[in-house]
Amino acid sequence: VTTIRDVAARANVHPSTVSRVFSGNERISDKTRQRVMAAAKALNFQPNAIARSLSVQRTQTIAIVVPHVYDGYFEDSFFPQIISGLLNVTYANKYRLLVGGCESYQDEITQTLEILGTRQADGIIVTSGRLDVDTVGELLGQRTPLVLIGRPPNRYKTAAWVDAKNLEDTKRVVEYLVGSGHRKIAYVGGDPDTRVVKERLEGYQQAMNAAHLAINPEWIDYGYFAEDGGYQAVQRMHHGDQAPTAYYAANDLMAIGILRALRERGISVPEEISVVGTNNSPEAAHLSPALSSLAVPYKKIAATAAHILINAIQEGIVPTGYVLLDSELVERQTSGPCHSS
Amino acid sequence: VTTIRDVAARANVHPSTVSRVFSGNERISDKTRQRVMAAAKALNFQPNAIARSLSVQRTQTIAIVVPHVYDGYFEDSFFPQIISGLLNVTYANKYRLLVGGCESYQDEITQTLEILGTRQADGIIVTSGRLDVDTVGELLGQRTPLVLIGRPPNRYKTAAWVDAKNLEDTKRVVEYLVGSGHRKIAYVGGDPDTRVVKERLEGYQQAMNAAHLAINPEWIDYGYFAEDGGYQAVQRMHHGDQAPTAYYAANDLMAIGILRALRERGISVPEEISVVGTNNSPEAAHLSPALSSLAVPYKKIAATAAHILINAIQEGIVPTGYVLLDSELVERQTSGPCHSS
DNA sequence: CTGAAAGCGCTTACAG
DNA sequence: CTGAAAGCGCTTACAG
Repeated sequence: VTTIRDVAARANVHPSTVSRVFSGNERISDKTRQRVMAAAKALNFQPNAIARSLSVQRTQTIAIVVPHVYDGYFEDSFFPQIISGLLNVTYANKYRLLVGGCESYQDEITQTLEILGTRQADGIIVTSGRLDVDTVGELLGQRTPLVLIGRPPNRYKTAAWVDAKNLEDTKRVVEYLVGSGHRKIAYVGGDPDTRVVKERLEGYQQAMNAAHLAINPEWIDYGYFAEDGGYQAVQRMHHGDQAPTAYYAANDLMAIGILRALRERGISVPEEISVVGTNNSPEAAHLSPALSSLAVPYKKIAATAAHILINAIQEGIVPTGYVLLDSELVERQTSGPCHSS
Repeated sequence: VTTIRDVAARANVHPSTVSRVFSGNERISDKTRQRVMAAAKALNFQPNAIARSLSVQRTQTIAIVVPHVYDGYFEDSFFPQIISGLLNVTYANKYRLLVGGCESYQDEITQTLEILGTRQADGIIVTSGRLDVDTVGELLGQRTPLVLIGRPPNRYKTAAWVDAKNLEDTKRVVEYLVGSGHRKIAYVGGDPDTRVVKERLEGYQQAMNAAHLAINPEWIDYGYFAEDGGYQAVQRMHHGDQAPTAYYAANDLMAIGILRALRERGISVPEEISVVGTNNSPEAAHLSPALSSLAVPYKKIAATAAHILINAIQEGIVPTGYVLLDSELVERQTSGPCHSS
């Protein structure tokens, strides 16, 4: 455990001089610098980041708390993409990423407040999009750097956030389905208490209305982002002449469940029924038939959020503003023209 | 930014007293405790974790560095599982997880040494299993808490590590294939410069030898854990009467590539050829035919590693010893009896 | 049980 | 350009 003063002693300078050569941003004569570096190398010195953090009041770290107990956590590609995006920009900016877990949506707030309050990170990325927990309100009270992944409630005008155009994207998917001749289209959302799912529902409704298509309430269902949720949705709504000819699912896992239910019933996709998922998970391309999916750029969303956050930290300002990124429908083999009727 | 002395002032006690009530492990009279707590609440005080870390010389954090630029990083379920496992135990023990990126195997060492050297974490989990980079040797020099995921070279007797029984597991899979009547069996490894891939190869060879089956060198190939790598392996070895009737792949992505190549050639699985993957990725169950896969308990491996690490940190000892966990072959639809002669 | 002091390992305004 | 000192916000051995 060698410190700055060991190096100073060996190099015959004051500890503050050693500090100066390591912090880099002060003028030091070339010979002292070299003496110090030599001494440091000989002693295998590396400055203690914690001590530095305490002194400069910055940790060079941003944090995220993930609901690690959520079942689909690593089945779904959402969090891996988020973490990958964050890692890219923290790495490039010489920041570190601190990851905390949480057991519930309420706990997510607790954990976030703790990381921020105890100053373990300079800023934080928050992913909660729950409607029943006022994450944003509780966090905005602290005036600490915070950027949201997902659009916050409208009343929080000052929050910084990055999101996909959920409403428009889903609308576009439904328009595409309508354009392929479908008239009975189902919307299988994830968790209805979630903002993104509400936005997508609205996109669905707008597209249906614009096409003058009546919506049978049975066509709207929720699968909570689970494979079996998609499966069950089909069980519930596939009967009689009101059975949908196309399904839009708010993630790929549910779309896979839908495909399974359809296969069990001997229904061929896309000849009889079309299915479109969301997120373009790695497996989408590998299924057969390969799954058409709305590719949401979560990796880029996370990277953008990290950029905004780190920039705000470095400028010493509170992050503001928002960015909306485009998603892209990847047409594969599970969607096509409507042949029924 | 309220500190311990603000609270002390308001509660009319010495700062050290405030510290004592928050650190918890010292005797404090009930009335002072309550006064302090009241003052703390009124001022919305949370102790600064960085200051505490500097003082007690512990960060309550463990770290891992992930090769975030590696292409398959989030296609494959390996890292999500690892992170999930680590998160479970860090959360339960009130530790935090620090994640660093790295751009190459050499950089992995650099990053690890930096995190450790600058004391940003109390210990670290290392996943490198490369044979051409002496990660372990460089790290063991520092005597800092370190546990490996994956068995280290034999010469490092003091390292702590957790791994699956790669050799035995693969041997068992090949025995299963042999038991189903296969005699021409292919081994499609990941990165040949990697220890786990070597171990699996040896398991394959042992099983073949034990069954008195000759190994055609063409049957041994490497797909570098990529989907296309599996595809190419089939292109290279599927010809003539020496074409394998069964493929074992060291991850599921390559198995999926193998299935694609076979499908293109109009070969039916498992009737004509059997395929077994590794890791039991989420998509394995969703493919059709569903992929048989060797389920390696990486989540549990990571959790075990974190346990050992945290325990060593708390005991103030250097972690030692190893744990080998069992994998399980999940038989699904891509493997079955050999029908070809 | 509580106070006063020294210390954890850095940084940086102030002199010179 | 370099030194000496004070400070970042805690903890904890030492007294009492």
